[in-house]
Amino acid sequence: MTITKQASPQINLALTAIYEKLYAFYGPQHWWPGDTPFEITVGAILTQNTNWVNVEKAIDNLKVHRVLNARALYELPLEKLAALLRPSGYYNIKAKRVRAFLDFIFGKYGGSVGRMKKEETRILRKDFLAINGIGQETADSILLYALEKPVFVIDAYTKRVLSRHNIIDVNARYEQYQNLFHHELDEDVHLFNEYHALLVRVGKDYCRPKPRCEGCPLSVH
DNA sequence: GACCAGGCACATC
DNA sequence: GATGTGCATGGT
Repeated sequence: MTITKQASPQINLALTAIYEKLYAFYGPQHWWPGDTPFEITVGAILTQNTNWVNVEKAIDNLKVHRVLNARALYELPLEKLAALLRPSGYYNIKAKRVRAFLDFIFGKYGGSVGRMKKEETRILRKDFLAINGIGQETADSILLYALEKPVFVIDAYTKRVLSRHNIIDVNARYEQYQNLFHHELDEDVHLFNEYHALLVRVGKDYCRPKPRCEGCPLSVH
């Protein structure tokens, strides 16, 4: 167990218990579901408010057309890109967002995700958030899962699980949720990766908008 | 057919 | 700072 830091014993205990229960129940999740840092980055944008199954269809389209790399995708006309992204929903907007991110990668790192990865985390996050279409969750997903930076990702599942367990108010801001993890847990990429993936898993299985708590490994309600 | 899905930007108050 | 709206496909 790598959870050791303790700013607030109560919260630390709760977060530790949740992680241990989920890990014991599900085991490792092997996230992100994508092969390369570039694929993960694109996936992070496409999955905004969208079922992952639909995102996979769009990613498959990019693979079939052999454009799932920075250069090829950047050279693809916006309308063609949008057409390939169609299954993931919001395809016109997402095409612009992917393009905006590519503008950034090519503008600052010559189109190299590897070069971008060497940049300081604080700088990257600030730059990402300045890109149109990249909000906090998307920025942090790219930082953690594509670039392996120790940043905890807060999404709808994370909020639902934590608020329903009375660890934090459901209306708390993104930063407040994130501080829970950053203040209580060691900044460990592997831990943050696994923990968030497990929260998504239990969120899909049990902690749904209409809760289905029977058999839930956290069984609190 | 309604509800939901690993958000975000923008307008308005 | 809080709230409302557009964006869109496909699964359950």
